[in-house]
Amino acid sequence: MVTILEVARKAKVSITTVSRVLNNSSHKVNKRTREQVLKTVKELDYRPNALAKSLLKKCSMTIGVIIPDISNPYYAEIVRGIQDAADRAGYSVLIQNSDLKAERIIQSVYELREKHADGVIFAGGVFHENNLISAMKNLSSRAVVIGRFEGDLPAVRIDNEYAAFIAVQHLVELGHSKIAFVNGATDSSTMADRLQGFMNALVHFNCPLRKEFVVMGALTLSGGYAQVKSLLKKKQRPSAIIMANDQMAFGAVKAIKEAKLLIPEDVAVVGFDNVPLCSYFEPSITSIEIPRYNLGQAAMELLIELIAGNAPKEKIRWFRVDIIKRQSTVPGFGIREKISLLENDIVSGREILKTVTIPKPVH
Amino acid sequence: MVTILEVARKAKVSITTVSRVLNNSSHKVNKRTREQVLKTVKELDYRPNALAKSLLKKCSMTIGVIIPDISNPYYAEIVRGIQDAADRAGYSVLIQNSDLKAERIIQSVYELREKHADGVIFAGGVFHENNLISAMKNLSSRAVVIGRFEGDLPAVRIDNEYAAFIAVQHLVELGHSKIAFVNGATDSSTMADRLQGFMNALVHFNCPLRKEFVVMGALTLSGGYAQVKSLLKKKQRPSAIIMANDQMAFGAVKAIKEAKLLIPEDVAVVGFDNVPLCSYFEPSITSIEIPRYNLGQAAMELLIELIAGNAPKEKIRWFRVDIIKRQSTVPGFGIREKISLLENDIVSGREILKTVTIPKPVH
DNA sequence: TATCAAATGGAAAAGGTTTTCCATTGATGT
DNA sequence: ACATCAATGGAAAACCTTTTCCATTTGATA
Repeated sequence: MVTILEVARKAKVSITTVSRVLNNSSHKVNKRTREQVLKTVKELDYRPNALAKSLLKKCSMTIGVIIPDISNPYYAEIVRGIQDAADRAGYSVLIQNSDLKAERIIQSVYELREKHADGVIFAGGVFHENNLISAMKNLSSRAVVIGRFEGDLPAVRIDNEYAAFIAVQHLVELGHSKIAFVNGATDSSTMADRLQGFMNALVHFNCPLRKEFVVMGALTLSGGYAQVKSLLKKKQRPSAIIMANDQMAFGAVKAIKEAKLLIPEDVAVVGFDNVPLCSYFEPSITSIEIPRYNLGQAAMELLIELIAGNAPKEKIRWFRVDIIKRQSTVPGFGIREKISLLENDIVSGREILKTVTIPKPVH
Repeated sequence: MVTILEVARKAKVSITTVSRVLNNSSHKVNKRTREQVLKTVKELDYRPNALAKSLLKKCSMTIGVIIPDISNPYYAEIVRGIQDAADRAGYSVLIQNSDLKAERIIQSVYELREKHADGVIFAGGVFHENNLISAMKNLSSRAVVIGRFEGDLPAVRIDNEYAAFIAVQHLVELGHSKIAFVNGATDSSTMADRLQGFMNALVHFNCPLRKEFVVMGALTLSGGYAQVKSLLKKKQRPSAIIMANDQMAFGAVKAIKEAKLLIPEDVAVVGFDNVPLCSYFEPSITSIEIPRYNLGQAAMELLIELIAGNAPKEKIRWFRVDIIKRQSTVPGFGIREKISLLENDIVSGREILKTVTIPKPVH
């Protein structure tokens, strides 16, 4: 390992001078000397030891990301947004999969603390166990959450209540009133928010709220398949179903086809996430677009501000969600070759709500 | 930041003793003292500073992964395999996206060197530019490649020649002889190998090799769509098409449907990668399964051996590939609910070849 | 020649850990 | 009382960098 001392020796200068050149210190250094140092650095292919530097400067230029699973494309795209923003600012990214297990999250937090990560981004499923809170307490690094978190951490999020609301709105506009909702487990705040938005919308649009039309299932293809299968067996079957994510929506399509029903004429389907597959599926799936890449990017930018010591402008940064309408809800919908990409503008979810007016749910 | 010194003071012992307890040194330490230290560590929630430790021990327990793009599910699953193996051995993983740009790969190598990564895994598109070679030269850490690399780095790979061969074999067994191949750019070794295997198979099975049936396209949905569209316009149209990846295969399906042809009766389609979507698509897509997770896992395990100073048993570790047959090639293929997962056994690709006998290509 | 400014060097501290080498303490056994 | 041994402490080196504070050199200017 070539050190700064070797560079200094070879360039016949002191390590002080080498350091001055490499760190563009305000100290004057003769042009000829500077060039000589730079030449030697190149010859020796010297790179300063980041470990030593970090130890001294108390900042590692590394941040951690804790997500459920990188092989889930949903999170992979968030991560890509984080990484690109991190890259631009010179940060490296350490990724930890939690598989939604609390002890793995805690373990990760400790690991990041040991490695002196300058910051941490939590995404998708944060647990509020005491252990985690205490692990966080001594985490000197700054933290940002993507999604909802019952603490006072700055967050970047979408308005899930609103998202579910516009799903219903779209269906109502198409004439539906018998709308079912296959949700994920409501101990997830995301799912709880969506359920709230769904119910608010039913009330708002004067649709009947049938208990048996609100069910819970695993967020998987087979989870969606199974739930819809049993929904279709009921005496009163829904004319439209909202699925908590696209995987479930694909499963729903399968169940509906097997029941020899037409989509969207007999049963319309709405998914969540708008994964690329939605537009290539048959039928193409109407879905709520979630700006995953932008969420990641914004979270990282927020984190960088935090690390720099700047207070965030707003405690929560809201991202717009939109509904992408396709064959699974719109009869006669043409095959669209291009998905219109959402603009990357950021608005307050609350502002949107103002114009739409969601009434409080009736208990 | 609580240091070992503070722990020592609070526990009323020396830092030597604290260190002895924490690192299970061979030195004897009284049981009572040990417990006292452990208790204080817990109270203070002390964690040793990994930076200082790494600096001293000359190993950072961090490895780097250089891939084209984490948001590509193909690589995301490889990465997950790497991470799980890394986790088990106590390593953290730093992920760098190259977007297949040589300068970004080099940049990443330097970054990993600065951060003193103990090892690096390259996957998917390694460039052989002089810059990279020189950047690698002073990379003291060990390196492993997933795929082919024109250097002497240990590698974990699948036999792409064989993979293309069995694709043709499957089609020949179904009675096809007019087989086309829509490949990716052949400056990628993977694609070059597949082309070789395709041609070998044609010769082996006495199929005519038509120049116009071998084309190149972008590895995307639209790339596959465009190439197949023009293939179908030829006077002699193929009865089966092998696409270089599944994305392209989905595009192919679209083009074939638009030409009002039946799949697989008029045109059969084979993809590569066997992404989950293959089994949910309509028609479900016959595809070459590539054990992505296992490749990543094996690469990491190999890297760990290398870091430990052990020479790899074999220079290249071959993984088995298999063809998953579905509706896009097999007429009347039922809807299979469950995809039979490939067993995770590892055999030499060359051994497989022995039993199949691929003749040398005729030039 | 004396003076001044610019450029550079030397030495040291600080960051937190592990490990080594000896020294010391206290208790136990003879 | 003396020897022995286990347990522990103290001090220091090593890892490599950046930064600070002076001191020194060099070359130029008055």
